[in-house]
Amino acid sequence: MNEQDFLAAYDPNAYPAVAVTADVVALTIRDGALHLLLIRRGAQPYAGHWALPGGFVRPDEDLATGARRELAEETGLGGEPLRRVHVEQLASYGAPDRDPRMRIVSVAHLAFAPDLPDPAAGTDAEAAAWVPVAELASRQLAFDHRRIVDDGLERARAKLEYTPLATRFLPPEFTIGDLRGVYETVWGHPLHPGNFHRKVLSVPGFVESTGTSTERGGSRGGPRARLYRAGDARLLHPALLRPAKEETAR
Amino acid sequence: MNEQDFLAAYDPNAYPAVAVTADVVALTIRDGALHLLLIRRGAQPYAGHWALPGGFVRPDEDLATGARRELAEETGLGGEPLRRVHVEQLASYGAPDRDPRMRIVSVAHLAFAPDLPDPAAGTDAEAAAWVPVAELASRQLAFDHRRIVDDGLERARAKLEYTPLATRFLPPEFTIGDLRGVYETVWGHPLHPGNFHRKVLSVPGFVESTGTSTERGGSRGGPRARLYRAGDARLLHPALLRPAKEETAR
DNA sequence: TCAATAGTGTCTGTTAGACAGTATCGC
DNA sequence: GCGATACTGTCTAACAGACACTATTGA
Repeated sequence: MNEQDFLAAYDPNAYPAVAVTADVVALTIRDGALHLLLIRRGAQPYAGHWALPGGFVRPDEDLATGARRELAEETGLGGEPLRRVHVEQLASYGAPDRDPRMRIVSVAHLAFAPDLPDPAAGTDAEAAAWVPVAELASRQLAFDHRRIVDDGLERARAKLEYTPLATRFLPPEFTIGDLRGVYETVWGHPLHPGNFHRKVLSVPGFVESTGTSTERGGSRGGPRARLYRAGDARLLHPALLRPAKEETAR
Repeated sequence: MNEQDFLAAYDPNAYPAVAVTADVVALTIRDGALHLLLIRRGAQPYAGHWALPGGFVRPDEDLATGARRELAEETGLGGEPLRRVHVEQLASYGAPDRDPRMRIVSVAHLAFAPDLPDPAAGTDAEAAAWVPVAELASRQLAFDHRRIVDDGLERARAKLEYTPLATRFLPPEFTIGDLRGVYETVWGHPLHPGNFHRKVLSVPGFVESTGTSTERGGSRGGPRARLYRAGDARLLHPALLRPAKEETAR
């Protein structure tokens, strides 16, 4: 049998049904706090529970495309603002009993977004909201989404160390202080302003000067700060390491 | 409708058929060279082509379990030797046209193994072999497996920097020189023996002394080396950074 | 004896981090 | 003026990398 005959005779339904979803851990910074996009499920199962935005991958779309589409549907975002959102694959979750309906493998994605407008509830969702990550401890999430969120947060913290993705939380032009705010928010530690400043400027390709400065000083005083935009580096050398990981890694 | 009624009425076949496979990028070191486990496909599609070991995930097994099972089937490995193989998820690949049969999402895994015996051809495979990574350039791989292998190799190189997984390529007891050989093989650079030695011993939890030494010196002379086993660290602090990444990252 | 390796000591350039100091702003 | 911030200078401890040296082994 040649390949053509083989394909003609092939029955896709001969195998047990599996479904694949693209779910998104979408992070943004609002009011100086890290926020996660959650939806309240309107349909079974876990109706009424908070969950990650996501849904079944369509037959003609790539996994990342599916994740972007789901994100767009939940946030009402499109065009240039959506293009500025960074989306990458996080990991896949496929425990046999993770969904009571059937075998569902979730390909989770991680998204970094600048401060976005409040989301509008989409098709399957009763509600959608940016939820402060600090409040997650007191909420119950559907499926194994707690685990996915934890993995996503850890990935985000790690990615800030060796990639310039912190700039994806900011508008196209930003100050070094703004950038430091992103690191402090995601890592949860205050950083030394002077050392951070020098370090950022010393990493080639991390930021590039716009030649301009802010119109006004900070809200609490201080000189006008110079404005920068993201540079062309895709990895930071040397990396900005998180302080004091301690020996907890062992 | 409550959740129970909903589930009873749920039809898993109402959605377009998707299949999920677990594929494995299995690496080992033989004769001082990095090798990859490949099989020659005996069935359509891509019959006769070399491909990664893998197959459909069974209804009752987790993704990682499926990857381990496929690896065991191809290598004939089991029991304690199989337990010593490190398997982790790499990434998922789901381009709509990556498999001509139907929509197949491959959850790729990465495996680090000590020197293993030659594999035996399994059920679907005409042949199976450890192939030197250096020879991959001249071989054509099925599906998008070239891309998966490239991603796996880059992940492996990066993982050696900040995890103690290099020890997974070695027997339970090894010398610092053995460990250096792993790094040199995977990274493709010679390392400074003296500095490497001191660095490894300075990282807490990377290796621990067995109190014993090798019975004989090296095959080309030299004193007997002290033996170590893997320590309890899961991350290396500080990391062993690759030398000279240059500015290629930009 | 010779070549190769294990393991240690030492030096230097670089860097992270602490601290200080000046200039500029909002209030 | 006062407090806060932007940005720069300086010092120190830690570290990577280069080099050197001794001791021990196989051939």
